[in-house]
Amino acid sequence: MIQKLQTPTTPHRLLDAAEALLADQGVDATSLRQITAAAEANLAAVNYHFGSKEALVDAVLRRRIEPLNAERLSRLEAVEADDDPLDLEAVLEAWLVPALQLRDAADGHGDRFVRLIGRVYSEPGPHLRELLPQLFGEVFERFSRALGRALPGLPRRELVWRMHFLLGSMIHTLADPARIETFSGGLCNPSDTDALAARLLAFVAAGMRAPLPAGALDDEKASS
Amino acid sequence: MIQKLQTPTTPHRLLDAAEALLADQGVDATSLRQITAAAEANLAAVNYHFGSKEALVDAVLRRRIEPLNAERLSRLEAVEADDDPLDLEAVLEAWLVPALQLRDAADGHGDRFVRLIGRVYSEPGPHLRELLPQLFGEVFERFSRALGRALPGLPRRELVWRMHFLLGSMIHTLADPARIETFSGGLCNPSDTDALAARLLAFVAAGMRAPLPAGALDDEKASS
DNA sequence: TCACTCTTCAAACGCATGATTCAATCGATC
DNA sequence: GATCGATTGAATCATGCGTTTGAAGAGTGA
Repeated sequence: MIQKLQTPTTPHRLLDAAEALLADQGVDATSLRQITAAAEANLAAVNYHFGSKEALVDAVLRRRIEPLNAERLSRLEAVEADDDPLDLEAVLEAWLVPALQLRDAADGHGDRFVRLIGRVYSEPGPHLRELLPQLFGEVFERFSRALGRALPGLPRRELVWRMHFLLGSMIHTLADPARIETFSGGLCNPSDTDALAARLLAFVAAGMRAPLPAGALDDEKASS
Repeated sequence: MIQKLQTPTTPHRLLDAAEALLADQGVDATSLRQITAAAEANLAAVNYHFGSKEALVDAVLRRRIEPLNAERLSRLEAVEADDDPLDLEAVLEAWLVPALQLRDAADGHGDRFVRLIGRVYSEPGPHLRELLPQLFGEVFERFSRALGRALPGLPRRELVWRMHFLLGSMIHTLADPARIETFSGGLCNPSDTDALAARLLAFVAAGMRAPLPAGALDDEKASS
């Protein structure tokens, strides 16, 4: 069967246009009129095909995050086959690399989406606040347990704190790769995904392995 | 002279109300009507006293960031009095602690502002995009040089990358202290500023000192 | 050809926004 | 006590938003 070389369907064009605009401008600041104009569709098309703007944003996120979750879990399972303690770098790689590699997605628009993920993490609206745990919660939980196996000496509370810091570094890096280029005066070039992943991995792996700050053990004892 | 125990002036009330609402909802999602209602002021008061919504946001940020910059620089100067290499933890403390301590500001509203800073960092609008370097650029540059003196073996490019990661952890922590409490199931309590600072410091200091990732030196050579 | 469903379209809906207007009010100064 | 600038107040402006509507088009099977 010969693949028809046709214009993508309207819902597909809407998803693409929305992804690009949401990544550049944020969710609130992007209007349906911008999206439908960019997609060369009618204004009513969003509500016809998706039901609402919120549902369109949902669909944009799910379209890429579900494969991302699958890829992360697949890598994690390979790492978890080993005996304890797991290799910390390997677990972190299974978490970080699939996210960073979204930038090199086959359709050439992965970089937009990566910016969008970073942006979504810091949008305050109640809708996204509910959606993120729903999208990432289960996978995050799996990685939390794996990191516990990779760092058996680290109290669970410290582990969660450090995952929080790790997320911050990752999200900040995803959200705006261009920022570091400008504010480093062109010295830092974020376009090489492999080098970027290696740098981020080195940073967060060292952070996860840091000596316990004074008082952490006391707190732990008191709360158990 | 007896201090008059009067209602604060309208501009002051507007700044306070704006700070709280912007921190909770973000800049775009907060309307002048919400702000003026919370401040018990007339809708026109914002444009009368500040000129525009943008200018009000500017003023809200400057009011607290300028003292923050002064505090950071004052701490940094004390650290820089030593001979090279500078103490890494001390430099990082001079950067991190004043920001985290904003939460305990005397007026009891510092926590709002800290959330606002975190939020502002990730808002996409062109206005804030210009404002942040203007507010933080000079101080950031000073710390960049100090960190270079604390880590003399680290190539400058790697240093800037790691400051980028560091910023991510800090901003993510500032932006929403409550998030970690919920997503850790109450295990992590962000209300103890000192303990939080110690944890963040341990993480980022270890990250800054991480071994160089493979290939970093090659890149450095090629770009010099 | 007819009827039927899926999709597109232009137009309008109701609503909220930031900004502006101009009269009313207040408070210090002469 | 009158005057005048500074401040407040209520109403209104134009604009843009997400959503809805009902008619027109396009394709399909009977």
